[in-house]
Amino acid sequence: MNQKLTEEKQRLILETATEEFGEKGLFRSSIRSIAKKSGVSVGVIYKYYADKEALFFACLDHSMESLSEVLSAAADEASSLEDMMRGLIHACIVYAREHEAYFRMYHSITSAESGADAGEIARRIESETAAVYTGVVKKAASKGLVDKNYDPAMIAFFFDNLLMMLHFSLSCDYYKNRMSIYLGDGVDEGLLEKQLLSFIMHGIAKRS
Amino acid sequence: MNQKLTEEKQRLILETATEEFGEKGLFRSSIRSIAKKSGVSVGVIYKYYADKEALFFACLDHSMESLSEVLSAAADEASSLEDMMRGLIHACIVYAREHEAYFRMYHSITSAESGADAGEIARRIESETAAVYTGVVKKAASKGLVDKNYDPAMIAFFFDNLLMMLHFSLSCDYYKNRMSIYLGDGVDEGLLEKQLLSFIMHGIAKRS
Amino acid sequence: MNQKLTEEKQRLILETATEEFGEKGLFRSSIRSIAKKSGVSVGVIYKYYADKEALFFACLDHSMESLSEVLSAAADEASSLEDMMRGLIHACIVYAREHEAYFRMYHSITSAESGADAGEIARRIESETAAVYTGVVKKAASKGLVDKNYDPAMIAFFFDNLLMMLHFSLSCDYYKNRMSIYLGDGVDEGLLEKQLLSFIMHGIAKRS
Amino acid sequence: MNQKLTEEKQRLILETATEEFGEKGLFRSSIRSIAKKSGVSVGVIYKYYADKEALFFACLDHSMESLSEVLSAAADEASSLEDMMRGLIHACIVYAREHEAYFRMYHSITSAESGADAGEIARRIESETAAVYTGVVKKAASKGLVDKNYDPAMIAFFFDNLLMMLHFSLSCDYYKNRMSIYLGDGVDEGLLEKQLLSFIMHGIAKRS
DNA sequence: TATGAATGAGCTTTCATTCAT
DNA sequence: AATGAATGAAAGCTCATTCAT
Repeated sequence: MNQKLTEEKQRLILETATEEFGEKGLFRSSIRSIAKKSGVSVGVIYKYYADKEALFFACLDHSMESLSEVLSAAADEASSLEDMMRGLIHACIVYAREHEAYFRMYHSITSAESGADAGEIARRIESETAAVYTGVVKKAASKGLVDKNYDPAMIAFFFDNLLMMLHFSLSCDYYKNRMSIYLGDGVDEGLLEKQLLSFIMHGIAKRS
Repeated sequence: MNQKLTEEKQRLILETATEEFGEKGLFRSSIRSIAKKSGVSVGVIYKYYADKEALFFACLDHSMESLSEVLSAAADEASSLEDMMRGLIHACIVYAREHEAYFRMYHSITSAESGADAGEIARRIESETAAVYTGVVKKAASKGLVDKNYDPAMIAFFFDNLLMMLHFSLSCDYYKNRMSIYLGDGVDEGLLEKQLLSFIMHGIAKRS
Repeated sequence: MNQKLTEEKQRLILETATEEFGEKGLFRSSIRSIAKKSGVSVGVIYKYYADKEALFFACLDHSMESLSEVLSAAADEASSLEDMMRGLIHACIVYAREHEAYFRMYHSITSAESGADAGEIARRIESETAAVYTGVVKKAASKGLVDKNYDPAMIAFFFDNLLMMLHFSLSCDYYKNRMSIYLGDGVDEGLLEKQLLSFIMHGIAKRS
Repeated sequence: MNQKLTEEKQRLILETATEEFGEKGLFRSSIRSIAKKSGVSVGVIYKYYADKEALFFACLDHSMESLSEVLSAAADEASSLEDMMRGLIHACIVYAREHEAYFRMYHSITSAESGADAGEIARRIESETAAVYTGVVKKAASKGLVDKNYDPAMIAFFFDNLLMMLHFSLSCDYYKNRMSIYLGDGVDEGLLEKQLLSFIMHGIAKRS
């Protein structure tokens, strides 16, 4: 029971911190404020996390894990390249409504502010995804669904780039505003989804 | 020691600051350190810039202006949508070699850390580009070069998204590493350029 | 080292700060120095006081409260104008031995250096005293003890002026030295008290 | 001609600085601001005055000299104690209208903010006045005009105290406000003068 | 074990003073 | 001789981290 409370509290801390980090970034966020918002003492945070950065990375891991699950589910269900892409784009749009902060953490870590080893982090976060995407593209290529002039890895890279920008455009203030400049306020997400998928599929497709 | 600050020196401060901001972000950067690296006193920075943030935004403006010129030149020379895109992609690749820091500033401002008004900044930076890209796509669409199911603004948005990711992938540590995961070290930039252009053009093109 | 701050310590901070402010004024005093002299960290001062000025005004309030009590006691015990004046003069002389610093704070606030709203401060500090003194003079006047050509408020004002200068002459370096110039070192305080009272009472008294 | 200009400029610097010091005190005043207001460069101030404090004391000397002249004139013209006092009170009231700043400098130096040797300053400023006042009171005492129970030096001291408070009440913000609390806004200076003189003369006078 | 007050390094910023021009 | 830009020490203040309770 006591243990249970602790686990819940841990999750609460993580969620609160993710929110704050996503909103203000690593430096403008403060441990005190996170503690207060979480209803715990500062000390207890230091019980679980060695320092502010450790908490930041724990939030990142937490976010990425959750994100990964959702994206994996979307990818796993898919029987074709197009299905996978549609699934990922859709999942991204749906997920963004609930968990802006997770996407924001993702953006946060791509910036230099934390001073962490970018290579290490990138490897931890991107390797799996990269392998999956590249694999699926390769498989599709072997079926002749991808123009043979393309390097499958590059196609996977372009696809992931577009997906990444979709993430940011749905969650981070700057990117949200930027999307509005292009598409106006109150973007039609259904249309966005459809046109993005179409753009990608045609970009990839074997030339007739 | 008490030398009057030459124009050279003023530029140096800006470059050094841009470098540091690009590397560490707004908060981990310190005026002291920028002053030391620039070989000037702390005070002189405050002579030219009201505070740390003002210096940050001056660096951003400086970067964006320089970047804008290069991209404008590439866009202006172009006689067709494909030419423009090729020009922009190429300019981006060439420019990244000289001015990583400028692209990094760009990424820096898209993060939440500065606390600045994201809407205001986005408008200042993205509006012009968005209008140009959308305009060119519309023109191409009117010539029947773009599939008529597309919203030209959306196509322009996708294109800019890919370009943005190219910027980051060529300059920011995290994105560099991420690109390596997909494409290996020592990316063949010529190939990247060619395939990216091809991907976009086929993505857009009118369905036969 | 990480001892919780006792009430004792809080008082010590206030006393030390009062001492330093009284000695050096607001600007030459430094939080660092006050912290060191109090044997506390800088941070703890900011825990209790929002900023340097807040500490300054807390010291002022503390001093004025203490001073007020003493003077009120002296005034309350009195059954006549003369008793009150004698009591106040005496209290002032006795109190100055223990609490020079409080009088110095008083003088400090009358100078322009703090930049605070002089009107507001004066009202906070002087209103009550002014009312009491004026009241007592009026009452004495109604008994025919004050020459009827006088405005009671003015008499109260003159009296308070003399009392104020007595405060300063007993506590502030400049005024101490000035008093020595007039009266030599080692002023006979008994005589001073007697002659000041006599001077005032005869100044006020009804002309025969 | 050039010399003349310099003298004028010197006076201008002194006046401007006196104004600023009187208004803000030593520390909140800035050499840069004084230079700008005087229309001279910072360097030229350091040509004439070793440092900020030297300028401050030059202003003080300038003020005190001017004040001294006025008061001496008032005292010299007088043929009796009462005449002298009336003259001094009147001069003070008249002078305050033109030269608030001089009186403010006077108050400024009595505070601890400069860190200068209070004894040295007090001696320089007060000795002469003290001697004159004490002398005049003694002379009056020898004519039997002063009650013989008084120490003439003490009477001179009380008188100077009242005069000093009059200075401050006519020029320094805090004291101005304080006087308003006692006497209301728009003090009748003629009445003030008359009642103060009466208060003093009766305070001193031989008991019948 | 959890607390949160205390710590103090380190930041941004100011401005008296210097000195090359 | 006059200028005013450059200097840099020193201040106020914050907040991640510690640790007595």
